[in-house]
Parts: sequence; structure tokens; C-alpha cells
Amino acid sequence: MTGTRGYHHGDLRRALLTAAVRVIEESGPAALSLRDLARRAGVSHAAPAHHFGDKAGLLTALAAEGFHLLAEALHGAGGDLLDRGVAYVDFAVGHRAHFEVMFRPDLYRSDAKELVVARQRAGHALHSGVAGLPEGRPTAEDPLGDALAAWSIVHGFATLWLSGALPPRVGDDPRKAAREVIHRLFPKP
Amino acid sequence: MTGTRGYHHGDLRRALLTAAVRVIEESGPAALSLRDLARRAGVSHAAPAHHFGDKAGLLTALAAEGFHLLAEALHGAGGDLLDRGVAYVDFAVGHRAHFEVMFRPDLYRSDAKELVVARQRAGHALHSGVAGLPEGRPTAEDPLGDALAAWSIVHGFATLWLSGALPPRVGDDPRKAAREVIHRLFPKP
DNA sequence: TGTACATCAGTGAACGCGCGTTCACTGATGTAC
DNA sequence: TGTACATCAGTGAACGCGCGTTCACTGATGTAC
Repeated sequence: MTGTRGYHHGDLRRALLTAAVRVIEESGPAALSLRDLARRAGVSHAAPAHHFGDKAGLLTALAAEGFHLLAEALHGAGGDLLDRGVAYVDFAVGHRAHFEVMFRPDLYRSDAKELVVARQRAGHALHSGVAGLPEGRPTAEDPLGDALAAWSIVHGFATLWLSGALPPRVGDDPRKAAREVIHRLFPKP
Repeated sequence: MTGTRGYHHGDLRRALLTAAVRVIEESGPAALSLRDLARRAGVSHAAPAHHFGDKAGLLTALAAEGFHLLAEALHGAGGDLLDRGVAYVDFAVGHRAHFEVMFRPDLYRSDAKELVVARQRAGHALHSGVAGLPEGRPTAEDPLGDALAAWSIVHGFATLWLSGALPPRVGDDPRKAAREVIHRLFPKP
């Protein structure tokens, strides 16, 4: 089964999502069209509707997948706050298409069940572990605030990095630069 | 001169930019079309080309205006780091259309002269003042890192706020919430 | 082992739409003399 | 004060394009018996 395919695609759903990631990485979510994705998957232009209904349906699936991937990335990073923050940035840079769509809820259906579930999973991964760790800090009594500050700084760094807004002297290693930035929020003695 | 207008609009350029801000606030930059803006300004659909050339030209002007507005907002906030951070967030929330476009350089011409000048002005406003202020901090010897961390945390908070990703318990006052978050990065003794 | 049938994935033609862009034009405004 | 002319802003018709969506269809696959 190398190359040829018959009437049925095999895994058109996956192929469409993969094509969407590529298009978004190249040209942004605005450039996405179902007809183009169908073309890239070598399938008639009406085929995508079978799997996703419409464009918002496809982007909903992509966003949900993104939240699952983010949850896994955060869990895989272990319990250290710094490592988790770096993992967040690393996810954004490594999955920029997913990341961009995830935080543009106007593009998809935020109330879709699969999306809600995925977002919650990522939310838990994001907040768990923030509570216990900082020791002797002035605001340690407010874990929600700490979580929000941590989220803000990694999200902001990732967004600035992706938009190309950072000056060249920041370098070309996002993990390293992120580590230095996050370190300022939760300095170790 | 109330209401009526003759063959010439008077200030079509301004009217188109204002209409663009409204459209972007309502539906995002992807929904923008020159024909729609012309319609809103009560002018034939070919008129915008006279002022901006094309869509990218209009968005370039909008982004440049945004950088100027940001520079002014930061200068107006005075020298305190916390106040400047809050001003940044306040600008983003109050001028979300400008803010969104500014950080999506794929939408406009980043190398246009007016844009470069405006971006530099905002960049200076952003960095000036960060250098001297933090006292007795572990990383005070690296002002670039401090500036990057500060920018990241305010940019991240603003972005999360605008995307609606923050949980309800954060409240509905962005200035207040931003202040608490920024305070964690530059705590006062 | 074979047949009938239901289900599902993908096809291809057709539709109407809004868009950006071009172009010869016309009305208004400003300036030279 | 008046006239001629250049410049500029806006017009409206025309073009070709890619899009999303619909719909009757057909080929492939799986299941019951």
C-alpha cells in the first residue's frame, strides 16, 4: 500500500488536519480554505464536509487536538515550574499552527464538547503544580495570582517570539531565552 | 456642514481607518474587506485604493498608528514600571484592533518607512526606564533580560485577556488584575 | 462460500456570492496669470 | 475679478477568481444469513 489509493482515502480526517497545520504555518489561519485542503489531500473539494461539516468544525478539531497536545507537553515536563514554563513555550514554537488557533476562539466553536474537554485538560495541566512550589515569596498565599502571572509570562514570551516582534539580540534559541525570562518571575535562591 | 457631503468626502482616509477599527473589533482582521469599508464610509468601492493602494497598505497605516498610540500611552504613564505595565495592558484592551494588527506582521508591510519609524518609537518607549529601576534584584545586572520579562508578562496578560482565555474569577477589571500580575515580577519591598 | 443489503466515504457538476483590481470617466479644488 | 488649466478625489461598470454549500450519484466496505 505505497502511494496508490482507491476510492476511499484511508485517513482523510488526519490528512486534512495535517494539511491545515501546514497551511496555517505558512500563511496563517485566514488563508485556510476547505477547497485548498481537499486539493492538498488529493480529494474532491466536497469531501471535507463529510468529516468536519464546515470550516469551523475543522478548526474546532484542530484546537481540541492542540489543547490535548499542550496538556501532554506540560505533563511530560515534570513538576518544576521552570521546566513547565519552558515546555509551554516549546509547545507554542513547535506547534505554532495549533497554538495560534487555540487562542483565537472566534475561529472555532468554543462550546463544542470535544473542545471543552480538551481545554479543561490543558487547564488542569497548567494550574496543577503551581500551588505548592514557590517558597518564601511575598505572594505565596495567592496561588491563583501566581498561576496567572506564570501563564502570562510564558504566553507573552511565546506570542512575541512567534510574531517576530523580539529584537535579534534575544537570540535564536527560544528555550534558553524563555528560561531566562521565567527565572525572573520565580527566582531560585 | 452637517451630514451632507459633495463629491469629495473630506477625510476619507480617517473614515476608512475608523471603519476598519470597528470591523476588526467586531469580527477580527480576517473579516476586513476594502469594499465593506468603502460601503461603511458611504463611498464607491474603488475609492480606498486612492488612499492606501491596497489592503496591506491600509493595515500598514493602522499598525503604524497603533505603534504611535502605544508610544504615547507609555510616555503618559510616567516612569514607574508598574504603571507602565498597566498602561500597556490598558492600551491593548482599549485599542484591541490596533493591538491585534500590530502583532500580526503578515498582514501588513513591516518594511514600510512609516511603520519602521512608528515601531522604533514604541520600542524606545518600551525599553526606556526599565534599566534603572529595579533595586537589589538578583538579575539587576541584566536590564535587557528585565525588559524582556516585563514585556512578556504584560503582553501575555493582555493577549490572554483579549482572547477570553482567562477564567471568570480573574474579574472584569483588566487594570486591577494586570497590576497584581505585574507586581509579582517586580515586587516592591 | 456465496449472496443480498445497508452503510459509509468520496465524486463532480452546479449555484450564487463577495472579493480585489483595472480603467476610462467626471466633478471639485487650487493655482497661475 | 476673471479665465484657463492642472491636479486630485471619487465614480461606476466590468473582469475574472476562489470560495462555501448543496445534491443526486457511485464506488467500496462490512454484516447478516
